[in-house]
Amino acid sequence: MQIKESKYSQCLYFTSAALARKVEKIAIDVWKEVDLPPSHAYLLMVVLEQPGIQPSGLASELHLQPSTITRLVEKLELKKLLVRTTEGKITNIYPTPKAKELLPRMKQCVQKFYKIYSSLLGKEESSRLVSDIAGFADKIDI
Amino acid sequence: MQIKESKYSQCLYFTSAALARKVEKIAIDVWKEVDLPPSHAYLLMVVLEQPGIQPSGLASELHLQPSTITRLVEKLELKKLLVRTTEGKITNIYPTPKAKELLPRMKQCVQKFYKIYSSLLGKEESSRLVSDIAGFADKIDI
DNA sequence: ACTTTACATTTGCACATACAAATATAATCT
DNA sequence: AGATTATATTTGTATGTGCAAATGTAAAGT
Repeated sequence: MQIKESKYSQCLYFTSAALARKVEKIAIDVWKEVDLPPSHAYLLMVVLEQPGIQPSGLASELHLQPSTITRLVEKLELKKLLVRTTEGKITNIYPTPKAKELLPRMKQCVQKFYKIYSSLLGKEESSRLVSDIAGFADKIDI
Repeated sequence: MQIKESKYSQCLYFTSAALARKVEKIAIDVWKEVDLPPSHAYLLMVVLEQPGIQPSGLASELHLQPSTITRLVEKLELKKLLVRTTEGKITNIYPTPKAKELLPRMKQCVQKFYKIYSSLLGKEESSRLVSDIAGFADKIDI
């Protein structure tokens, strides 16, 4: 899918959305290996690194709304990849053994994904772009 | 919403998705002025510039799937902002007078949106980033 | 202690988008 | 001409996400 020249294709609204969609497609493909959509996989990896993390923590880590976290966690709970424990108003999220077993394969996916996109732009160039994008997103401080 | 440091927040999957979500929020806000979501507004502007354009043309211009175009066009038709005429397998899309009246206000939205994001990074810096992003998206040639 | 306020999470609802299948038409091949 | 293939569009279905409201709980003020 080639980007045509047009006034609007040089607008940040399009470029950022188009990039996100294309990147997501690549990611979906890579994470088919572990039968998870990328958003689930990343959430799961964060929980594996920080067992007991709360939904609010995941929301800020993953830049998603708390309600979205609830939905993702529900699905991962159905797949027996994590469990929630609630005490009072606090909910903690823990990985299951099944999730721990999956970790090495997930890390391979992370590597594979990185290789794919860095081969498109070169390592320095792409990591510079990624941090520029992150920096820009950071400045849009909502 | 500040981006926390974490291994994964420096991954292209997140940075591109997070940027797109934040940019979209700004855009939604700006286009409230004309009571349209940004995707509808941009589609409408493309139709105003290229009356008679076909869904497939819109799909490649806007980097969206044809099915998505159908859904967007249906909604804009309901709002009496454009009309479809079908002959054989070809569908042409035209703006209505109501859409033409709206154009000046839409252009103001484009300007306002540009001002908002360019003020965050500076004009040169942000336009460089936008074209870097566009170039990267272009290299991801699906 | 009771009320109010603040916080954490979940639910209800809505929307944008994608993929795959269905439909409809045109073009090509024999 | 009739059958096959290619193209354009739409529909059915599913997913991810957000916002606003609802819920449940803790903290603070009186």
